[in-house]
Amino acid sequence: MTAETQPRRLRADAARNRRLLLDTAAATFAEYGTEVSIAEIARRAGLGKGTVFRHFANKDELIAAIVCDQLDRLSAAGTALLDAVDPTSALLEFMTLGVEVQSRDRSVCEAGVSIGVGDPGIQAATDRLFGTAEALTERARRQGGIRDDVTGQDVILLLRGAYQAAAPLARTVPELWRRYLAVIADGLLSTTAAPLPRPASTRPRPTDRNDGMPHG
Amino acid sequence: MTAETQPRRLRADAARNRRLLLDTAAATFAEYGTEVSIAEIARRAGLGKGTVFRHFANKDELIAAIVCDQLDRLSAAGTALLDAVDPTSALLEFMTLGVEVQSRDRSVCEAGVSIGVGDPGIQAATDRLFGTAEALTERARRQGGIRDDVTGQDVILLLRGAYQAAAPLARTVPELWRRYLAVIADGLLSTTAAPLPRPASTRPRPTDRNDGMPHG
DNA sequence: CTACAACCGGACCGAGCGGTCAGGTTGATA
DNA sequence: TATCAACCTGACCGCTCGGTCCGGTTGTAG
Repeated sequence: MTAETQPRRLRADAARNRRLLLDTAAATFAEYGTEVSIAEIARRAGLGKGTVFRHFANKDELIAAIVCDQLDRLSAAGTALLDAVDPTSALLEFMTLGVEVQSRDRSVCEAGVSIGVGDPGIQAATDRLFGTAEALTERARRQGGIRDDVTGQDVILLLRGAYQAAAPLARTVPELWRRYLAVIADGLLSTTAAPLPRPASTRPRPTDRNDGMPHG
Repeated sequence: MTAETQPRRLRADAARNRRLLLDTAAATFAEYGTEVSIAEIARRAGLGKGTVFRHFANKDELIAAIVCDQLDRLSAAGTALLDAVDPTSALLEFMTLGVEVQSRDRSVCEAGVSIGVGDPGIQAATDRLFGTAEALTERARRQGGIRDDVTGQDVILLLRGAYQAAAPLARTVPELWRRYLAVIADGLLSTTAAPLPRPASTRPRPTDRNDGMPHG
């Protein structure tokens, strides 16, 4: 996707190595997280360390390329779900996909930490994902399937929460997240319950003092 | 608590410095997480780096001392709540306290990652906390206030999830976790909902193949 | 007051990190 | 096939980290 943004066409071996690096780094980050050293990734790819920095200015750029790809895939899946017949179960399906992405790829979850402040590319991909989530949530809300004060942002953040709740035991109980996602889903579905605590709004209401958030 | 376990009495200045180090490290880890260097902590305490390693064999031991203290405080608060009149709201109160501990102290949350495999001291403190949570959950379960398949372990893990869901925006919306704790609480309260997905049991049922967990 | 063990400080060590660069290698072009 | 820019490599750099160690300092027991 972002591969062809190169100003000039790459030489055949260079293009091959770039792909190889992207794949190797993705697999390695997915398994061990983004703390793996560049040297280790180069070693696994059977290339020199310098080659990595020829293709990516620095480590963050490499991480961003991979994480953005994952986030955009999830966004795309979410967009496809906008056509589903049942909006509420589409939303649940989306959340399930979201947790699966994380449990398959540690780097995605780690990148989420930088939602507030981080790489601009990841920031943009996150915004896109928020948009998709909001659209899905909107549909479910209109249907009356979920509480009417849930936002797309809530959905994304809670989906991360479900994964991270189960993370400490992920090695021994790999699918524990399904349990916690079910709890959270139930919490979102219960339309009869009392309204959620205030700090909800994606854009700050003018009257409120501290509940607001940056971006819109 | 763990302070008097020393084999011999400390010299006055040594005891003072130990306290100072513990307090400084706790405050620093709380604010910046456990990645802060030992040198930085020593600097803040106005002591030499060597002094830190005189009192704690290595960095992990220092972290463990502080995190265990926090976990035990939470355990104690939970134990006190066992006497509350309403078991269900006592459980919710406990969960609120748990998230507050984390949002006040980043190191506690980070330590949770090592629930599966980590420092034996933290492991023990975690087990104690699980016990307290289980007792509180048991009462609420008996009362019928929450679903009957929720365990103490679920409560602890979900409480971490609530914090981590809100964490990315914690700087700009400090109390967002209340919102997500409310969602999770609703999910736990809904006694009418379908039973939670399987991987629940604290001890593996003999018939199940992979749902089990280590320890009991 | 003396003497000494306990204690303190910070220079020092080795390992590992992200990132650079000179020099050898190779794919495209004509 | 000859040429050369693009490419690859791994030694190297500067930095930070956890942890060690020894010479100087200080609390305290007798």
